[in-house]
Amino acid sequence: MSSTAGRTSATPPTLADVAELAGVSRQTVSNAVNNPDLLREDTLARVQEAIDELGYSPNRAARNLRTRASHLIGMRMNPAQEGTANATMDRFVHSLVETSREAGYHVLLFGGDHDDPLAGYDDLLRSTAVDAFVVTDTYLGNPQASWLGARRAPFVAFGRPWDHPDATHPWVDVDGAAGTDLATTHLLDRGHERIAWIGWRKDSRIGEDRRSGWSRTLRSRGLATTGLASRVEDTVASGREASAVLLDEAQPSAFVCASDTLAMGVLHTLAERGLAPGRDVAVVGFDDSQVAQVVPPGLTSVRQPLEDVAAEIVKALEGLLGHPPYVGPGVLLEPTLAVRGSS
Amino acid sequence: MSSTAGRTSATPPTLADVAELAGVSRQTVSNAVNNPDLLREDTLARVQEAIDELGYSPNRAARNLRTRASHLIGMRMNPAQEGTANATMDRFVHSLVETSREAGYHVLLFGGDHDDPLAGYDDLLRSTAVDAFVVTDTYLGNPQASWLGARRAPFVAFGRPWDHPDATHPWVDVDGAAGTDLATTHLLDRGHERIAWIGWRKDSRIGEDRRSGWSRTLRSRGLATTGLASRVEDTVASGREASAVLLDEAQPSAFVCASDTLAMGVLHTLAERGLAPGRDVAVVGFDDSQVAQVVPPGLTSVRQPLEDVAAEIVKALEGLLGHPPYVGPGVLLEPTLAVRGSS
DNA sequence: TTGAAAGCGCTAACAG
DNA sequence: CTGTTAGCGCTTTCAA
Repeated sequence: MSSTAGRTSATPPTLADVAELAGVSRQTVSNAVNNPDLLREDTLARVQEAIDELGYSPNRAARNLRTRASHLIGMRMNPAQEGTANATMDRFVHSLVETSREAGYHVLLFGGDHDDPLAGYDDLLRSTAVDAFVVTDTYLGNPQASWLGARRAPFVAFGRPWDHPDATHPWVDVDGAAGTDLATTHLLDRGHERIAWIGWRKDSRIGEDRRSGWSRTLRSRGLATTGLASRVEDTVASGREASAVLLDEAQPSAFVCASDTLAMGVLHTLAERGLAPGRDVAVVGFDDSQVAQVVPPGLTSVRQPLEDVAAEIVKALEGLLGHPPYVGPGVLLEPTLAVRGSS
Repeated sequence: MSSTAGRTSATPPTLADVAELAGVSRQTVSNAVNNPDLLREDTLARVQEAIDELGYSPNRAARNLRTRASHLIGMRMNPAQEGTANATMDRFVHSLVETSREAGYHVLLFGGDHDDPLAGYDDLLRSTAVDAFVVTDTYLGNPQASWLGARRAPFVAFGRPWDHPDATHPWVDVDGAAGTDLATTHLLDRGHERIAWIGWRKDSRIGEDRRSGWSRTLRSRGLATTGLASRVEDTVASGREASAVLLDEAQPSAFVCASDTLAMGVLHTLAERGLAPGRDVAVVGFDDSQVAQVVPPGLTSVRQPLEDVAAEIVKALEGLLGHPPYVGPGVLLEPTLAVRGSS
């Protein structure tokens, strides 16, 4: 009576409240929640009834303290880039939130200093605020992976360990070369033979990966790539300039780009010259961003299966946090091609 | 010696470890962390040294349990909408993560069932997993606000309490009518007189708000609005159809749209008819999405000051969670206009 | 200014 | 199958 009364809405009910109401010990309530099989049917029903009546939900902090687990996975969010079409990570976050919920995890976002890629990880780790991390920007040759590895911090990478092929952490990635292969083959099937490439600077491993799909596909058909490629910054302006130069100097009839941002640059050039995308010159982008989906006449684009990536990452996470921990081999997923009016 | 040795990397150091190393009591270490002013300078320095040496960070779960606060704010993420230009919420999440970090909070994302807008809130609330919520979709006339209010759950809304003008919860919103006013005035200044509106269906309060900015501005100049407005679904296809009909029946020289998605529909129609956006027909969108930023020749768009929204929301959150709690009046922020080639 | 004791709500380990 | 005991790491009394 004393404990139940008066707390109508002030403090949430505790295990003890449920135990008292159900006439059992606290431990039995705990078991009812975590190991229902251990209880006799009628006891379980009685406890369950008390739980429902009180609207009891185990206190997270107490459980976390006791079990040394938070059921939170941390993910660092890079500052949004204005003026680009890069929303891949936002799309991924959506998928990750959905998938991890099904596995009983929540996603904790933390901010990113562009200069210090390690900022934020350290504190969350030492304060045991998260059980594991999902690391997304493995491409900058940045030290996150090895740093986290050295601290024995559980993490799964979205992205191959390009610089450390012998890395032992779990990772999931999308085969960029397969994507541009898809794009290039699609254009070849449409009758194009002079297919240009606009990609990122050479120090980007992802960029070189994507580029390789284009070049190997052309070469496998006996077509030349010389003079048909350009490596620039990932901006609309760069894509615009590069495509203008390529059109003048190499007369391609189609472009494959390392990103939708660059592809939009190509569309700018075409618009300026009165050329119609898809009819006069074909363009294929990469990432299937919202931009690709809504720009007239639709931008054909390589689509990463982010839902699947999230699913694989959560699967890897569950292995990593299991008893005993299990680390499977890296997973490489195949992208698809979203064909639209530009090709 | 016994406690320090052997735990090199296994378990993170605790308050007790620091206390032992510094030769003080655990309470003194706690004070060093939370109330440094209470310590003598030399003691503080000694403790701080021990903290640094051990790499100590207070255990979150223990602190949460004791203080009944998680320093987490929950935000529900709606499923991403493919085929639209709506990334406002993603942009907002970025800002919120940044801003709340400065205030000592982390953002916990949880998934959204489209059918049940309450899903997820209940459990996080009862398990005291988050200190407060940020609620973003107040416009559907959905029950979140009143539901949360009834449970005395602290929350701040991004969006006015349209249906409950006497609501007592803190909110922050952007003045949509002011945005379309800005857009319409901009077009009037450019010499346009027949300015059409493409907006959402009448049951959208936000849509009606944005529409009102357009209509009141035209009327204040003595210009008619009759036959110049259309209310449709928020899709590219709807925008395309609506603009085609309006062009045929009302010959507007400019369009103001309730979203970038609809504006892209207008661009589709213009492209089909060989009309150049900006030169032949002006178009203004709403949200300043990435699409607006990169599409040729650039889509003029109303931009919501999401960074400021996030800042105001965090400020309101701090008030709400303060002792005693403080609830200020609602905050209405002014949008700006990003002028580009389409106008 | 510093220290000792108590307890937040939960679960692991054992005893009955 | 159920209950008792102990303690996770921290902060809030209260004493010294």
